[in-house]
Amino acid sequence: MTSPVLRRGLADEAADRIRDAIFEGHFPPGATLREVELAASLGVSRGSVREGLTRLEHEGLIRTIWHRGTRVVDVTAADVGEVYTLRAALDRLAATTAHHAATSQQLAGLDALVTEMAAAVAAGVTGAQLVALDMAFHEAVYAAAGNTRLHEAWRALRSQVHLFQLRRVTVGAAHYRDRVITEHRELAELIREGDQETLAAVAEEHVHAARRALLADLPA
Amino acid sequence: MTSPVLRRGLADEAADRIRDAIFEGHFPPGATLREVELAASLGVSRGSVREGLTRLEHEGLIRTIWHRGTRVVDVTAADVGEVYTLRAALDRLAATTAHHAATSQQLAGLDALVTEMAAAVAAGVTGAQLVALDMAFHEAVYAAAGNTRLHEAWRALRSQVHLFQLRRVTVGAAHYRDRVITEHRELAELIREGDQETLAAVAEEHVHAARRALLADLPA
DNA sequence: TCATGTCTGAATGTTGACATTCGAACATCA
DNA sequence: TGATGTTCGAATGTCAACATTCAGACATGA
Repeated sequence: MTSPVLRRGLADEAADRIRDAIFEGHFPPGATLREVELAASLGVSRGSVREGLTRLEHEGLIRTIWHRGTRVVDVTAADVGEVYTLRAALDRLAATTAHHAATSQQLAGLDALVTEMAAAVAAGVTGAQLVALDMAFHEAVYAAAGNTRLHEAWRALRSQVHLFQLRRVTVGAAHYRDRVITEHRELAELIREGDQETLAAVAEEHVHAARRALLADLPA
Repeated sequence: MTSPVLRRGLADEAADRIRDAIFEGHFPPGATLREVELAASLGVSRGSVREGLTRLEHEGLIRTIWHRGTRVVDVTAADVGEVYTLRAALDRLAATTAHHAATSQQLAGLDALVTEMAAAVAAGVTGAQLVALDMAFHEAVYAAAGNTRLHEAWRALRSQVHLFQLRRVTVGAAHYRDRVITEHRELAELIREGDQETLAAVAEEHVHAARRALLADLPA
């Protein structure tokens, strides 16, 4: 079983680079992204940058207005409410679907990620790295569910959630570190051998708790 | 209150024209869409067509592979399962959110659509027109919910659902006409003044019923 | 006969130049 | 002084030409 090669175009490459730059804070919320500037900096043509920006717009990371440029989205309380409300519904479906569909290999992968998370917290990694593990866990749940459309809907939210969690970890870091492990371990166990109802409720509640924690910190 | 003008680019225009052509059966499932051909037929450049095709791909109507062209998606039983499973979760959230957030004007709009549907069935309109009204109703529910991200997630499914419903109405037309009115009237009433639990259950069941009806007809 | 290698036509991927549109600053007039 | 019209720079929207990649046809060899 060799790797599928997976040739990608310059547009995807550009999208990845720009997304990383946003996560690293190089383009703070509200910053404008100029196509020519990005094209020069990335060494590709404006067409490719343009196509890459379209991806990011579908991920909800940036916002484009006709003939007025593109900007990094700003995080308002209303945005957090919208994103996490939808995410609760998606996570609920993903968890229950994964409960039925996940292979033992995928279940083991979830456990491995929880273990890795615990080790990371013990080693005192940065908040950004911890958030990356958090995101990787949920990505694995969606992959285990095996519903392409559901996974796609998650991708459209994923980057925004990532951005929000990054902000959360910079403010209420200690609280996040406390809960992140137990919450994910509980989820992994319920997906493996919980009953449908509790799993659905816990998956939803997990998200709502994250929303409340973030909203409590946001106005500051 | 004048119309918002809403300047759009050629890409959006192209996407709309191609989408309509697919719905009208001009490009049946599995057909290949050649960029040069479309550009010539629409009178725009390949770049705009290309950008328009990207929209349709995010709507799940077409599928693009690197250097291998784009094709209209084919409807398999697995696809129907995926789409309607996700849609059930989204509709559930949309209905309950709309229950809280809808203005009286929006509620009246829902009723008006149900009335229009009843008149349409009585007048014996074509199946395609009835499906269009069906879609318009659900679009109105999502609009009433007022969650941008939720609405966006629905848009990513909307065209696929439309395509599926079109196939459903061409096969089991009579059954569809019977149920479409009562089902939507029930939903509209529950959104206006039902309790949360029943509304959530009915909104989900409404979708699951559609899925079963479609799957029963599909293998034929 | 089958497997492998090469070639070719046709499609998409990429690019830089040109056209269009917008907002801000300035000028004009009641 | 305030509102309206005009100019202008800068950014995005659009286009047609060039480069790259693929699937299938054909030839070659064991």
